[in-house]
Parts: sequence; C-alpha cells; structure tokens
Amino acid sequence: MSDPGKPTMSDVARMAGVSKMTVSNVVNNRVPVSDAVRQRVLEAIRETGYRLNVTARVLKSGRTGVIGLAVPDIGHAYFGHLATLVIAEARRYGLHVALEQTGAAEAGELDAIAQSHRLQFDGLILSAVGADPGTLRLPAGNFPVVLLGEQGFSGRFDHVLMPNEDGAKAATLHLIDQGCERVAFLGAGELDRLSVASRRQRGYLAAFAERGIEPDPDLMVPLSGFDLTSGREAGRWIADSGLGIDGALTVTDSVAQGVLRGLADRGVSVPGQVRLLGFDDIPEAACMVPSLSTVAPDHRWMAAKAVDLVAARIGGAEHTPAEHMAPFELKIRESTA
Amino acid sequence: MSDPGKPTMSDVARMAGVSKMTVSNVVNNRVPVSDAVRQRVLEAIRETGYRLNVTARVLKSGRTGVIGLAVPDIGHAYFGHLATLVIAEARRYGLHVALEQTGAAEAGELDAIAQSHRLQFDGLILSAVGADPGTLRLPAGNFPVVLLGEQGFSGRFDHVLMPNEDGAKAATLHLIDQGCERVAFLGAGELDRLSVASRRQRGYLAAFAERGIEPDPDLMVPLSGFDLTSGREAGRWIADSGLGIDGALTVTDSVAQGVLRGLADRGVSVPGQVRLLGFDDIPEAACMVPSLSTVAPDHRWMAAKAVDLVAARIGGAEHTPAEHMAPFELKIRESTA
DNA sequence: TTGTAGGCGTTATCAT
DNA sequence: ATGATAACGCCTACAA
Repeated sequence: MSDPGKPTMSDVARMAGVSKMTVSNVVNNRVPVSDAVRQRVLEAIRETGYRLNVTARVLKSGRTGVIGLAVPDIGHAYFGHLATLVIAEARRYGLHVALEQTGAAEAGELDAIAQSHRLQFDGLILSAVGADPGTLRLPAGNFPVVLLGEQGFSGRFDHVLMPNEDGAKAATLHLIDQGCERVAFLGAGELDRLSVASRRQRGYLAAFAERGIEPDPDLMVPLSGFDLTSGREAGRWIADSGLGIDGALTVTDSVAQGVLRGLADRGVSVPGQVRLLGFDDIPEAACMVPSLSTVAPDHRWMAAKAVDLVAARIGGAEHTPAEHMAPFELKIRESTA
Repeated sequence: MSDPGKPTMSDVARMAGVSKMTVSNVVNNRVPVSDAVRQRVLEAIRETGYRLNVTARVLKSGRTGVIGLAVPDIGHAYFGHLATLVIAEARRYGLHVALEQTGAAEAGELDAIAQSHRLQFDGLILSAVGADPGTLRLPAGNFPVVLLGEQGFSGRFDHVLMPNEDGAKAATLHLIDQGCERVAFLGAGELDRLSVASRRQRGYLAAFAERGIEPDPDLMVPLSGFDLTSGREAGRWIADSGLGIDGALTVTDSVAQGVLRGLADRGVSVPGQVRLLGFDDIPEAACMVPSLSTVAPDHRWMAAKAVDLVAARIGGAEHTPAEHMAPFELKIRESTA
C-alpha cells in the first residue's frame, strides 16, 4: 500500500473513467458537460474527498485574487476601523484582503512589501508612516501599490491622502474661536519629516499664522507614542505643567482618549477647563464622556478610492500615479462646547 | 518585441550562462556554488529584476508558512487587540498571520474555512461565534484548526476557552457584594445556544443562585449587537426603564463603553447611581471615564496557547483535541467603586 | 561543482 | 462533448 496523499484531479478522473480535463470542466462549470458524465465526476469527487488545489491554479493564472493591507497596528482603533472598510470595498471587486502589521517602522513597511510578494498578493495598500515613499523598493515589474494616509507624494505611487493640514488647521481655528488662548498640539515631531504628525502640526501652525498669533514652542509637545498610554501621560502633564493650557489638539483620537483620562486623573474638567479636539473620528469618539470633537476624514471614501486604484492597476490600467485627497468634516461635540 | 513578462529562473539562467538548477542553488544557498558562478548569477538576478515565485515552490512543498486568523470583526477593539497578540506569538514560530473577517455569522465562519484552503494557509485559528463547532466542515485531510473563545467543546478541535462562566459569576458577585440590589445583564440571548453571550449569562445566573437570590427576567436584556451603539441604547434604556437598575454586567467592554455614554446622555452617574462592569479588559477599559471594572482573561496566554496548538499540528503532532481554559482576573476600577 | 530529466496539480489549446 | 498535450516556475533526484 502506498500513501494515498491528497486526491488530485487525476485520481478523480481515473475513478470516473474520464480525462483530467473533463474533471476540470465540471469543477469550473466551463464548457458544457453531458449530465451523465457530470454526475459520474461529482460522485467520484465525493468519494475521493477531492479539493481543488488552488496553488496549482495560481501557478497557471498568476493571480491570487488577494490584496494586502499593511497598517502600523491593527490594535489601534483607527486601523481596525479602516481595515473593516477596506475589506468591504474589496469584496465589490471579488478581492480578498490579507492584513499585515508593520509596527509603524520603516523596516516593517519594507517587509510588508517583501511579504506581499512572498504571499503572492495581486496588489498592496500600504498605510506607510515610517518609510519614505521616495525610496521604497518594489517587487519586480510594476506591482500595484497604493499608499494610504501619508502625505509625502512621491510621484511613484497612487496616494490616497488624509486632509492632515487642512483638517488640523480648521480644528485649531475652532479652538481659538471658542476662546482658547493657550492651545497645545500633542504629538509634535520633527517638522522636516513628512509624517502624519508633522503634517497635522503644520496645520496647527497655519491656523496661528492666519490669526496673526505667535505660537508658543512650549505648547507643541512630543509624545512617546500615538496611543492611549502616551495620551494619558500627556493629559496629566497638561494639568501639572503650569503652562495654562486651555485647549488641545491631539494628533489622533486615541491620544485624545488617553488625554481625557489623564485630565480626569488630575480632576481637570473637559471642556470646562480644557477644550479637547482629536483627529480621525474613530467610532469611539462619539461615545467618550465627554464626546470628542474631532476632524473626521471620510474613511469610507478613502477605503473605496484605495481599492479602486489597486483594482484598476491589477486590471492592467497604466494611469500615471496621482494624489487623491479625502474630504473631511469638523465634528463639533461636547469636548469643545 | 515580445512581452517580457515576469523574469523566471530560466531567464536568469540564460543570462548568466548556467542552468536553472544553479540559479536555484544560489537563491536558496544550498549546495556549494563556486564564487565566480554565484557572482554571475547574482548579477543576472539584479539585471533581470528576478523574484522567486513562491507559488511554484509551494506547489512542491505544500507549505506556505501562513496561518489564518478568522475573527468576527477586526473593527471591534477586542479582536484588534487579540490579533496583535496572535501576530506576535506566531512570529516565534516563523509563521505569518493573515486576517479574515467572518462578520460574526455562521456563513462567514464556514467561508473562512473554505478560504483558508483557497489561500493555502497551513492552519487556522477561528474565533467562532456563529457556527456550531460540532458541524463545521473542514478542508480535506486533517487541517489544523484551533477554536478560540467559544465554549462549546466539540471534541473535534483544540479549543482555547475564555473563562466565560466563572468570570461573569465573579463579576456579578462583586456587584452584589458592592450593595447592588438590581443587577442587570446586558447582552442576553437564548440560553440553549452555546454562544459567548449565553455562557456569560449563565455565570451571571450562577452568582444569583449562589447568593440565593431570584433573578428578575426583566433585568436580562437582549441587545441588537455587541457594539458601542447597542450599548449606548441600552444605557439610555436603563435610565428610562424605571426598573431601578443599580448595577449592570455587560457582555463585552465595548458594550459597556456604549452604556457609559448612554447613561451620561441621561445624566445618570457611574458608579454613583449605577455600577458598571464589563468583560474582556480591552486596552480602552482603563482609560474610560470612569475607568471600567472588567473581567480580564489573559489574552496573551490565549494567543500563545492558540498559536502553540496550531504550530504543533502543522508540525505533524497528532494529540487528541482538548480544551484549554484561560486564567482570568477581576479588575476592579472606578466604575464599581 | 554543475547539468538533465521529470513531476508537483491545474488549465489553454487544439484535436477528435 | 471529450481527450491528449503542453505549459505555469520551481525543486528533488540523479548523472556528469
């Protein structure tokens, strides 16, 4: 007795007394097959427990029907939400989405690209925050890549952009107009790097410029990360700093959520003593206490656009790379009332 | 000129003036290759932009090094968090994780299994909430599947279980011991189905039994979903119901987050007028205002165990399926003070 | 150290 | 309507 191994089309064909090709045709409902033969084949499939070997099919077609979505951290509410939307949009094209986690580091992003080749994705949507799009190395040929959320346009890929500057500017103006005189920006970084954070910080600065106010460098505070914990530390810091901060724009909603908590730790009321404004409009924002005012980019629009672009390239389109800026809305809620 | 197509080993071999096999050996660092030849091959690889076609290799080896992780909805904080942990654990085995979304429906879960075959995963970790483990159909052969978080043990798969009953019981006892006389359970379902919700509800009932208190059916309220929005509605309902509810255990932390907001909408204070307790200990729980008391299963333990089990089966282990119950801790925070 | 032959499981093409 | 043959790109086994 030899090891039976997984049954193949040949096994089915032999059992049904037909050729491999006929089995293939039955499995794929392709050319007409006589009812008698079809039944015999289906019967043989059942008996052998045969399952199509997709790898072999992929080897021939060169297509997997899978696109990668690489994000810094799926644990972050924003990316979880985004992923859900991308998956929904991809379904419209019959595309499957596999998620990669880059860890918000350049190495991870480069690896995601390498992996997307390894895993034979047909394309990749990359939410890059660490790597410079100008220097990203790609798999051979013109592999469909769409960059998401980052604003450093390289001219090499399609970019779906968030309205980082305009959104942050509108948000800051709102805080100023609400009467805040000491508005902080939480999540500051090096302005020369084209990170999400620096883009938003530029918007913050643009608002001050428009109002003819001199920004105070002490109010642009860097964070150890863009998560709840860093936010909480920042919230406590605001209370302890003695800088008289009465308004704050955070680099993300998750940070704002932490800040809210950090302020509560110190008994500081929002919006009473400090008005708080976030960025992203994650689903949790409306359910915080107080509910969080925030810059709300149209996430569905972004997901749809990104998928449309990869799908088009996968379909063979050869348009020159372009930027696509998502619309946004400033959502005013309790935290800046 | 003909379409060059993607370069293959043959292309590289031709350019380097060697055989395909030599190229293969260089690429895989296998048998010794003379330095001269190696250089020529590497040079040719660079020039052609050749990249290994993994599909072809998989067709021979039958292994992809990828496991699937199928969860109801990655947009939910809990699953996002879980995914992060599983990805980290899988890395220890050199395994890659691809995420699937099942939509919390049986159809989605069955599809996830079908897909994991389609995508040639080596194994699957399935967080099943809809399908009955007893009736799940598997890909051919003994495909490594580990069920996560569900408590209906089938005897057919390894299960990594959450302490649903014990956790909910401990939580409910805590509420009772804090002096709550009207403790509600938010997220009730049909007790006969072995869902996560019904398991937790059993724990809730067990606590009442232990204290010799008759539970009030009006206090076991079903929800339209296990998300923020349903929670918010439930919170308002608590305030409007006139049932005198002064304590509540929710089926998940996300629901509790919504409830917190719904109560705030009605000006009900937590824990002053209503004490609130969640389940899961998502990262957000500690940062809510007030911070959320919750049942905290050891997520890292669960992720590690699940990965260990699939990895073992992928490695050929043939142990009989078993249950593995995660340890938990009751985290007391402000919401039940 | 390098090359040749054959096959992994499927499908396109052309023939019957 | 069905079958034979030849790829798809790589790797194992063996030969030189």
